[in-house]
Amino acid sequence: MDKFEVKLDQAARAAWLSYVGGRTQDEIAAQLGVSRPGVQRLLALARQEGLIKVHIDHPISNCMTLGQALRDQFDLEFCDVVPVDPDAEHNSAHYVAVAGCDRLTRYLERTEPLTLSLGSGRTVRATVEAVSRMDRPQHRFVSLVGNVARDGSSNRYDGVTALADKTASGRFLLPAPVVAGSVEEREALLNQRLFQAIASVAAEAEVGFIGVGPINRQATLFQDDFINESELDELLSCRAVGELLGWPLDAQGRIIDCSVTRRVTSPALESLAPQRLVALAGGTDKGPAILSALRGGWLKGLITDEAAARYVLDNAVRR
Amino acid sequence: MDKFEVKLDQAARAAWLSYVGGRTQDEIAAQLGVSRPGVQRLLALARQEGLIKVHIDHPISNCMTLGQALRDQFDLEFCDVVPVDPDAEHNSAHYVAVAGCDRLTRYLERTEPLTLSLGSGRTVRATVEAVSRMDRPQHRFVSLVGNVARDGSSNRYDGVTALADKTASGRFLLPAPVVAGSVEEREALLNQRLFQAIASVAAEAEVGFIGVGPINRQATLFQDDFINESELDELLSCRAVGELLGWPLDAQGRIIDCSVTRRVTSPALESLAPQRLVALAGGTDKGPAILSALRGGWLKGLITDEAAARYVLDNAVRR
DNA sequence: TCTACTCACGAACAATTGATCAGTCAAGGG
DNA sequence: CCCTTGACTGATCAATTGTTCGTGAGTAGA
Repeated sequence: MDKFEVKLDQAARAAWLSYVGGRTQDEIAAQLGVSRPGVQRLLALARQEGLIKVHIDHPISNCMTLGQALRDQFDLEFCDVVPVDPDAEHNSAHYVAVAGCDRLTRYLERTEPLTLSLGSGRTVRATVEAVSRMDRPQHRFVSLVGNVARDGSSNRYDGVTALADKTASGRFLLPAPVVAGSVEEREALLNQRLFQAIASVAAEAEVGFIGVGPINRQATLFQDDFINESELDELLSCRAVGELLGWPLDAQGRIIDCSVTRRVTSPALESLAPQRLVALAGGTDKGPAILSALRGGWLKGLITDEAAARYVLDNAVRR
Repeated sequence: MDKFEVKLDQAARAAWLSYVGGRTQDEIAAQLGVSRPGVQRLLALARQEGLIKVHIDHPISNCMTLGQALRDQFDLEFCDVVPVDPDAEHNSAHYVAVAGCDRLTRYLERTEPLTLSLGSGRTVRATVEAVSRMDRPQHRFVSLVGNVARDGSSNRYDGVTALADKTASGRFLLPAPVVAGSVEEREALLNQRLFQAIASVAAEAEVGFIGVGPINRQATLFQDDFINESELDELLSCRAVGELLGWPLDAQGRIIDCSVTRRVTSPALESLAPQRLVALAGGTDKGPAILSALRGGWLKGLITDEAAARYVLDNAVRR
């Protein structure tokens, strides 16, 4: 057996003794025949490898209430709200990711083949990272959004590859920029056989986990070099507040018609209506974008945090 | 809102910050506006109330191997083997219980109505204890084994009540001793309308979680005053090695015909064949009993620990 | 064979967590 | 109005956990 496997094995055993059995590291050390710092290292490894899954089994009423309100008001199938941690340096994406992982895992556990689409962004990526390894060769994952930046480099926040690696499933990546350089380039891309093949897989997906991007100076779309500064300025000037898969939305959730829109390569949002789109996004700064996406009625599920949930409810006058 | 609910709420929040967020108690204290020992108390409460569920996400290869072997050899649908902890004072029942809870929860999560039967014993009880509260009014739980001791007292290890309480489901308890005082008494019990009603619910169960009892001086059946000493002696003298629902089994898993057998009030094991019987039992001392139950082919699933699994595999010559 | 390098180990120390206990405050009763 | 009771609080200390760093074993290359 692989040396690393043996370590992991022992790490799992140590973790079991520590977390489930509640024994001290000294006891575990005696048990496994290693030194106490050895146990420490094993536990650190177990945590790092994501072997340890903690689940807090209580509907934190505040979050429950917020979730219920959002579900009712925006006609969602589900809405999970996680508690916020104001001074978390890694802006709470982790919390949303853990909750997202729960939902995602529920789909993955299915034995029938599943086609699942993924958006892009840090939150989606973090969610995928939190998923545990499992063997699901029957599933297929497909990206809903191009993962090539303007300079040709691939997106660091691609979730499809990571998820497919973890589950030994099929992967379908969209080899295109989110926003093409010109209308003609977009046309050319869309006519490629390969591109169409992937788009048709995407159309077959039952469910999609996507991010929600705010449109501002910190916009992921801009930071990650999918659009340039003048394009960002254009979006801002026509009052875009957020984007889904690259499609800019106004405050009411309508897709804005502007020069950028005509060059977006992602599948049309309308065409994704048959699938269950689940948005993963948290933080006050994403509030306006989330509200917009909800108002547009694009989402069937939402996983967010207290801060964003409160923003949305405070600013959503009942239509 | 209830004062206790508020506490629990805050406890859940503290637990979230601590376990999922990985923050220190000092940080959590600042966050929630309580003192550090206050956080300590909240976390203790959360643990005590079973709000925190830890799951080690790694097929500990050793256990995996044992489980696979048992599954293959005895034609089981599944077999979970948990690692053993030799110097755990509470004889490893807790470990088996956690694993059992996982399986049990999978059934409970179903939305369609489920009828589930339960055996008796410490392990079954501990498994039920580990289940988290959920609302499942559509389910029904029924006991497969009488829960009245010879002195008329009710069994401390009854799982049906505990599980029904946790899930707000229907409960059906068998108001009878496991072993009746005489053949006539048994006859009288079986003819009661109430008894028959419960037995018919039991017959409808899809799945049953039961314990496996060893037959020796430490036998639960004896310790808990379901049978008296002379009955125990009789069972020992006709080579009983274990019991399922009170039915004594020989080393080959056949039901032994003796005076005790003719007074057992539980449903006949044969009649339970349509349902999925899952045994929960661990520890070397239960090894012979588990082996017997497996040989008899009574089980569809087994949740046990390394020690028992190894005993069974070491002593089971391939038939 | 020697040397340089890597890697894992465990000693020692720092940080965090868990437990105890005396003091305080609020509610209820005389 | 004062006293009793009981629960909660936070100071303090002990236990446990996390981290750092020097050491030595093992290994590959000169």
